[in-house]
Amino acid sequence: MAKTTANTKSKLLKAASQVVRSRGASQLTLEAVAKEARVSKGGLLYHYRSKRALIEGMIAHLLASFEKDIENQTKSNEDRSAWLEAYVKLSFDPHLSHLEESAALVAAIANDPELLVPIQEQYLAWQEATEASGLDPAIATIVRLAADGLWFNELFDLSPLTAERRAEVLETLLKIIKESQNDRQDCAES
Amino acid sequence: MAKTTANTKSKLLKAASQVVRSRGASQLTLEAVAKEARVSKGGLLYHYRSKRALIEGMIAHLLASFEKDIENQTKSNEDRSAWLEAYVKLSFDPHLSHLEESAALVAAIANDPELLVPIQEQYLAWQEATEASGLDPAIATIVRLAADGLWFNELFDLSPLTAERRAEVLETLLKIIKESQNDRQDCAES
DNA sequence: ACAACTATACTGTCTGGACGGTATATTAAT
DNA sequence: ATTAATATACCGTCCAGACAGTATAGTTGT
Repeated sequence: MAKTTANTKSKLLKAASQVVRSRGASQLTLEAVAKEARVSKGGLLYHYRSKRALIEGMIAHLLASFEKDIENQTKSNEDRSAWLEAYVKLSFDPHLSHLEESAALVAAIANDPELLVPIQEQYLAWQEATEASGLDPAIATIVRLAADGLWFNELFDLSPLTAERRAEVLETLLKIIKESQNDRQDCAES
Repeated sequence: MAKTTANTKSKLLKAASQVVRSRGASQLTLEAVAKEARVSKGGLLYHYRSKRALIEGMIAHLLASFEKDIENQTKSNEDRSAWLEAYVKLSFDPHLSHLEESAALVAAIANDPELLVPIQEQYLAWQEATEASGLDPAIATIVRLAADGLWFNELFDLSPLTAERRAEVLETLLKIIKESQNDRQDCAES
């Protein structure tokens, strides 16, 4: 029961993301999702009582899995900058950057901006973590924003970076994190 | 004649952006736009033969006005880094960052990702300009991505930055442009 | 000067289809 | 037997686009 329910719900969320990614947010219809998940429309509506509830589920899943991956990355690293490093790495990793789940963001934008509220709240926590990284806050913020910039660029297929440049950028961001941290630890100067 | 046509088209584009911004992309309907522009639906369809054509018009307008502002900013500055500096400044300037016209992007995402193609093409040119800035290409790209990150954050109301931090970040980005340029001009080292 | 004609810039109405959501069956699990 | 899960049929609404018609301005012929 609880298990099959969770399985079905997860299957539905995956199907919803798939529909958004392959056909665009405007094609995110209950029928399309149900068909993709090989479930009837009634079945979908049993688990998610409305389209809005479905998208809320997508958003919650996106945030939860992102947080989980951040935690996995940071627990083996005691540096204060570990969080920022993990954030950057996740944003750049094609397997972990949650581009699949990120369809949730697109669905929310397309359907009702209010659905973004949980993400807005999460960003507050992320910025706090960024500023607690031990780096100069402006530098730390620039690093976070650059990671976001890449993530959004790739989410909308805008990124014109070659694979080489992309790798260089990642490397440079990680170097900035390491070096800026040392600056502040060794010299305690600006 | 031609003048009133241009006026009406411009009025319609403005109305369309307004609808997206105030009611969300899902409420971008021909009727809503027509009403906002105080024109009949038939009148709208006279100027833009389909909803798709309307959004294409919005995108073209966004790109054109962004390019125009970049040009205005750069023509009084001969540095190779002028383009990147202008890009950063435009992204941060609430008056010039085209957050109004940027509704076009939201509309495209919500309706049909194919509508983003002109923007994808523009990004190629922007990345070329970024790499021609005289800075280390990875640093220059990070600067551009950070500007993008802020722009997207604010477009979706995600940005958790205080006004002070925001100002610091802008200042730091401009400083990076100036300093990195000097590094390469003075020392001709990495 | 002026009628005949054409092009431009609209308005208001209508329709076919899609979609969200409901109501109601049907089947499976315990 | 009862609850959980899934399926089918259907309703009402909304919306893109078509269409027919109107008003006004410009053009041409005489």
